[in-house]
Order: sequence, then C-alpha cells, then structure tokens
Amino acid sequence: MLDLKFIRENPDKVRAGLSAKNDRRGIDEILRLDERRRELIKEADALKERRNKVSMEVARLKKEGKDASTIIAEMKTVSDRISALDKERRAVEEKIEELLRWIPNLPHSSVPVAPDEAGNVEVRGWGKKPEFNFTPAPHWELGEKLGILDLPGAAKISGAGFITFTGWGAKLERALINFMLDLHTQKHGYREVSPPFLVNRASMFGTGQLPKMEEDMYALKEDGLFLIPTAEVPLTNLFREEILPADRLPIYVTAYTPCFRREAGAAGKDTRGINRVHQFDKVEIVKIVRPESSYDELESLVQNAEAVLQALGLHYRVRLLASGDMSFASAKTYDLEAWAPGVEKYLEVSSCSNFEDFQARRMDLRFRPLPEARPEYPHTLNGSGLALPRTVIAILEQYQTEKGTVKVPEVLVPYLGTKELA
RNA sequence: GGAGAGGUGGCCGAGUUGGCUUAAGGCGGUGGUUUGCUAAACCACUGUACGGUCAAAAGCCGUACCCUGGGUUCGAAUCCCAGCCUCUCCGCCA
Repeated sequence: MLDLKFIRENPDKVRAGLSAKNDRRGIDEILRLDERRRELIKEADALKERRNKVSMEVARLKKEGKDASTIIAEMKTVSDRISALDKERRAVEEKIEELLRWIPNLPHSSVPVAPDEAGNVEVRGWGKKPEFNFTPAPHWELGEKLGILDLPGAAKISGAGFITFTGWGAKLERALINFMLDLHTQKHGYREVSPPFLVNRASMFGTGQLPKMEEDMYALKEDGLFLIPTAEVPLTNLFREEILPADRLPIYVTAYTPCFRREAGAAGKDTRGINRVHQFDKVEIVKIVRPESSYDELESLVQNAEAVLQALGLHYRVRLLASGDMSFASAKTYDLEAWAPGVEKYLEVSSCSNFEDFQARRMDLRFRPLPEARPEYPHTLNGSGLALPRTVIAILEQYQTEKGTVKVPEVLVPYLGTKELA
C-alpha cells in the first residue's frame, strides 16, 4: 500500500512509477476523494469539540438540579449533523481504501523501466553450461526411467499439474529441504519457522496477494481461509500489526512449506513435466529490516539464495526484472534461473524482492528506530531459497549421465545416502 | 460442535446502577532535584492514528481509540446487536 500523504504530496512521481508498472487505474479519483475526506474531518471535528464541551455543561446542570432540556435539544441537531458527516466520511474512506488496495508498489530508481520481460537485464552468471556428448534427456523421461517420479499417479489422485515423487525422488525432495534449511539457519543466520499452510484473508492482503491475485489462490470459502502460495505469507504476517522494539531488527526467518497455486490462465504454458504445478515445495527466506539498509539486505539475500545453487553446483544466471515484469508488491526483484539442458531453458528457481514499506504498511507492521522514537515502517524482503521442483529439474538434467543415471551433488550425498540415482 | 468465563494503556489492575474518569492506582520507562559515585527518596513526563497550524520539522490546537464492527443516547469503557480471540469443562479427533 502506498502512503496516502505521499500520493498527495508527490502525485507526479507516483504517476510515473505506476505507469512503469503498467498500472491503468491512476490516482486522480483518490486525490479527489482525499480532498473531500479532509473537508469532512475538519467540519466534524469542530462540531465534536463543541459537543464535548456542551456535554460537560449538561452534566454540570444536571448535577445542580437545573434544567438542561434547551441545550440538549440544540445538541440533538448538532449530533445529527455529526453522524451525517461521519457517515459520508466512512463511505469516502472506504472508497479510498478500495482504490488504494489496487495500486501497486512503485519501482526503485535502479530498476529498468520496460513494459515486460523483454526489458529484464542479465546481471551475472555462475558456472558453465554442462556439456554432453549425447542429447540430454528432459527430466520427465529421467524421472520415469529412474522410478522417482510418478506423474500418472499424481494425475489419478489429484489431476493435471500435480507431482508424486517416489522412492529416491521422494527422498531427494526431503534431502533438499533439509539441506537448504540447514544452510540458511547455520550459515546465513535465519531462524527456522514452521508455520500454518492455511492463512486468513488479512494475511493474504498483508503481503499483497489479495485483492489482485485472488483468482490464482486456492480458497476454503466455508472457513475464510486460503492455501498459501508461498511461505512469504505466513512468515511476514507473523509480525503483522506489531510495533517491534528498536533492538529487534533485522529479523531473518526461513521456512519450508508447500505452496499452492491455481495457475489460472496458465493452461498449456510450460506444463510438460514438473515445471509448472499446482502444489510444490519451497524453502523461503524473509527479512524485515531498517529502511536505510534494505537494498544492501536485498543483495545479501540474493547471495543467500545463490549459495544454494552454488553448493549444488548448478549453472544459473541472475536477472534484474524490468518494472513491468515485477510483481504487484515489489520495488525491485532479482530472479535466479537455473539451467535445464533437457528442456534447453533457464528456469526461475528463485525470485528475490525488496518490497520496501509496501507490505509493512498494508499489514500495519512498524518498528521503533530508537527505543523512545516514534514507530516507522520497516522494509520487508523475501526470496525463494529455493523452489524445489525446478531445482530437481536442474539437478536431474545437469547431472544426468549417458547411461540415464543421475549423479548426486556432493553436498546432498550425506542427506540422501547415495551418490547416484540409478 | 455444546456449556460457561473473560478481553481496559508497554505490563499489572480499578471502573460496567451511562455524565466532575480529558481511563483511578501501581509497576516499568524517560528527564530532573538531591548526591563524591551508586542506590533510595522526591518532582515532572509517558501511547497510536488522523485533521488543522507551519516552507518543513518541533511545538501547539483539535478529534478518535478501553478486542473488532454496527446501534441506542444530548452524552457510551459502561447499555443493545453481530463477529473475532483467549481460558475452563464436555463431546469429537491425529
């Protein structure tokens, strides 16, 4: 959520940022309603001041046994006017709120301005594309041959877009989760959390999934709950409506959760194999930090995610997203893309974003810069560290051998208990 | 799911026959006086949001906030309705 006062005082800056984010709604109506809102507050507050004073007068007269009916009758009309003003103000504020909910965050000045992914910029690469003296197989073929992936089984129990790992595949999943959590908690300073996978509407609003992405979310209507699309939602909302003491920041938390996405409108897009699915596992890293350090924190958060890929020995590249390709709530996003030679594509395994105070404002999360200082909004960041299925794809396809077996990355061997999937 | 109890400031805790309560009192915290230093004692201050004033900040003025949202009333922490949460007991259950 953008600050109403900021919009009022910097309308042109806001317009420029929104247009870079492909927003078509604009802020004109918000500015008009805000004007009206302030008029209403001014008039109502003046009348309330009068009413409060007269109320004390009524109490005094009654106590002295005198008659107060004249001023009571007079105050009746004042009160009626106040409730009319308050009613209109509530309506105006509700309308402003509703419009504000749909306004995306503004891009940071270092973000390339472009309408879509064609404007993304490659920042760096790591490792080299592995070379094969045979044609590398796609992961679904490897997975089926090795008996670690049962897509027909998944389709039978749930439908298209679901995964069932079996045998070593299932264990690989668990090994990756443990490896990633251990890395982030032991080497990068994150505190491990095991949160609920179902969250309420306020949480989904807080991190910015709602209202814009509602149709992409699985919902349990009867209970007013949503299946989380990412651990970002419970992890960040853990601090919703808090005023954190000065010494509490920075907060680094991580969690493994499954993630549920309807992928509405994505039918037929990259659907072969396990690249785009309705449920997948992910280890997420989240930071809540002081505003002045958030862009340094973003760089180190990206490095924390990259460390996973590097430890796994996977070739990848880092891309800075263009303004029009970023998510609703983000001010700056880096994507990490792992190479998948079997499908000959770079796959997004991590998306690392700084949301600045956009989420904090939506969820009323604040901190005190100094022990006695007034509260401010901290900056929130998160990144995947990493998304599992695509990491599995990269491992299977990058580590495959001519025999159709898959070597296990060194670092996973102790977790998995085998050096090769055969 | 059923029955009951309860939700008041950073914390504890009064106030619920509506009006000198602009939320008592205490604890904690901050500043000060005293002091060689510390402690004690004493004094003062104490939250959040919005609006106004100001170039801006501070300050000042005002309004709102006693779980949330409505309502009754000239006036609501206090009365009414709905919801959320916590605790206790029962039922169900991995």
